Amino acid sequence: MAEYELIKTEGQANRGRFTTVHGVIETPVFMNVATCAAIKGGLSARDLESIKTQVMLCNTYHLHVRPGDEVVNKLGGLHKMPHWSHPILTDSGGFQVFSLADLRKIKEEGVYFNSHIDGRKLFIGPEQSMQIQSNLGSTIAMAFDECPNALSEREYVEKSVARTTRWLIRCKEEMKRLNGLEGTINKDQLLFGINQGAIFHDIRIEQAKEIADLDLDGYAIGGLAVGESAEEMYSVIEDTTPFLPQNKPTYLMGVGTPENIIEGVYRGIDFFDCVYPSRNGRHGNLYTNHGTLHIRNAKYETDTRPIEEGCGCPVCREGYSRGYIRHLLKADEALGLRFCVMHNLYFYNDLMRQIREALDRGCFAEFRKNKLKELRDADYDAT
RNA sequence: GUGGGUAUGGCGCAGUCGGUUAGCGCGCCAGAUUGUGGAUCUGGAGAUCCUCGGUUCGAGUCCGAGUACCCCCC
Repeated sequence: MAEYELIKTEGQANRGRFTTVHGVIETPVFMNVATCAAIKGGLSARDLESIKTQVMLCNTYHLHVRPGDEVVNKLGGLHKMPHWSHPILTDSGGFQVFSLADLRKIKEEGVYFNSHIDGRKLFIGPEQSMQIQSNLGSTIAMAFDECPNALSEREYVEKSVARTTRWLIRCKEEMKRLNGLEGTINKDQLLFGINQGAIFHDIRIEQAKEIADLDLDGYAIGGLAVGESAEEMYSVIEDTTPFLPQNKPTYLMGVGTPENIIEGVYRGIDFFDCVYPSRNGRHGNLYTNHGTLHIRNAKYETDTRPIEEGCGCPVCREGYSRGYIRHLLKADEALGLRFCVMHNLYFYNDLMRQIREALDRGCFAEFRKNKLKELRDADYDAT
């Protein structure tokens, strides 16, 4: 089973180590999003290792729809398929209840979807989500939840959160049963519960207390960064984390910008994931220590400099020029996407390394102050 | 040098009976994007309507001449 060791703390911030059957996760960590068991942009598992990725994040709904979790299972599971032996976290499909809102109906038993691929009817409830994730064989399974819209009325959020908690209990029981079955790929599959409550602090706190008693392997805060302001998000995190178990890792789902992450760590978050580095990379928005560089901009047409001087990512280290990368993107060459995504994921992974190092040295407060200033005073053209 | 056709932003086109500030697609320029649809959305720049002349209160539109390109014929 998993063990979460708290190595050091500074204020609310944690420097931890999470040991799983697929290896150790040094926290705080950023999980690289590979929804369909692949990083969009064409990065292999070897590429991920080369940019210091610790955890891959895949998606239950998407893999269930295509190629099907039974297919993944027959191919040996989610680790074997892409040749990734390190930890994998699978999201439960709960977010698709939010992002595919036009294609689903929520009932007490679960959610009825119309597939976004071909429209066929699908049913995913807590038990189905656990069965799919068990078939996939991920290291960490997420509970099946509903991520309510940030603008939802209090009355609806109360109803939704209560249902999410009932679903969590069903998830826990089903996961226990599946882990005991003969032929299960990963009999040590872990389960993280999810806190919801939109921007209603009291609802979040109340639910945090309830789920803390379930003794899960980790706890996530979901339903943030979906329309509310950054200040509201930070305030929700601040008020909620004290009521989640301190001896278990905390995961802020789907967040966020480099600044969001630093502020999350400051408030006690251990795990993060976000589509930003990969999606923005595909769109040519590149992260640097001096702000975001829009590589498609005309001013880079004949720029011979790398994306960022001194960056340790494979693309910058090999010295590919901004002008060349701009050309690749504008010419729709796959290599351009690959370069940009690799740079951005390296930037995020390295940011987490710097955060861990600062925590190890006991100077995270200072690091936070300097880094936020650096990111805000962005001027990459000065480099 | 015969006959037919075309000419409107970088490219491809629309433009009614002559009537506001000449539109559209692509491209270009810039911006969004938070548990991923390589998607999508939002702004912006860019025009001597081939040239000259005429008719008219008013011409991208009608008339004349010229120029360029395309097709047919030889």
